[in-house]
Amino acid sequence: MLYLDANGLDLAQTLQCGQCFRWQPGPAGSWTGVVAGRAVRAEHAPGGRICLTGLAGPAPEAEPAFWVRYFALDLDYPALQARMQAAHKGLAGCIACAPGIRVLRQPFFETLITFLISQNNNIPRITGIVDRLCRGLGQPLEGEGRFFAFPTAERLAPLAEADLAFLRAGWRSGYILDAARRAAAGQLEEDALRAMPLAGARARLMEVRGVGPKVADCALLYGLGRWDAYPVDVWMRRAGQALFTRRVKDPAAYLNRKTGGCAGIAQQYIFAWARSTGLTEKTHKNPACD
DNA sequence: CTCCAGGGGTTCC
DNA sequence: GGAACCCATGGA
Repeated sequence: MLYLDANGLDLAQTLQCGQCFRWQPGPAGSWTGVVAGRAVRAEHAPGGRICLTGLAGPAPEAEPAFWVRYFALDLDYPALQARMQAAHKGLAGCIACAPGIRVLRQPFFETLITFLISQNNNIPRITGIVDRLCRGLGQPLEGEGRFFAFPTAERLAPLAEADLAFLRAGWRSGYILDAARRAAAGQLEEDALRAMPLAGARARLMEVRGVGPKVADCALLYGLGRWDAYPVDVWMRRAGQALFTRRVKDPAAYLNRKTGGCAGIAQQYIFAWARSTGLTEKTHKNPACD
């Protein structure tokens, strides 16, 4: 087992907020997930810590740096939140809804495919499609037979759309294959995309069929850790447009559909706020317009 | 039955 | 450049 300082991270808030799709809730507030060929159980432990138990693949205690990086425990979120709270009253209210959300640093290819699947879709079905994808085409992990790695680009690239019919992903199957073929051909090298200027990396991603501004931003932020894609002032501007424009009735939807881009961690807090008001109710009011 | 869900492509003007 | 409409699924 590996113990890490949670540094304010809340597992449920972070793993449920719609940035990742390979964690499942278990008994007593525990979560089971697969990340980059490693299956672990995660739970909160006394002393403000997080406990990771290895289930398959490399043991977490053998590579604490990997998990610190994945959960972004190296970043000073309290300071970041203080900045956002000071800058925007409305955003402060959103942060208060889920202060334990952290932006995970997820594996790149998996993130790109996952957010291709997410388009015009809902979280339960996204999770189901990703699960079928991994079970059907991912490599079983050493340890127990219950866990599967996310399929590699090389595994997916030679397939035809008919081979992905079992996903029931609709038109997104073609997008998945195009992304896999480009990745397998070396056009989406992770290190290169990380080193490239932001605009270039974004343009490269958007060459993939089905990757528009939203999916590209999600891949940059969640999959490449390109925090420069979202300097805090940019988050502020986008969040401010959503939260402080009186005609905007639904800031979360506005960020997705109107601006064509997300607002980094700020968006996750805004979504958390929208969720807390009741997702099915379209009657919730813009917090800035009270 | 209709609506729509954390988009994007295509086709118009 | 923006608006309308299409795309497959499955749940509400």
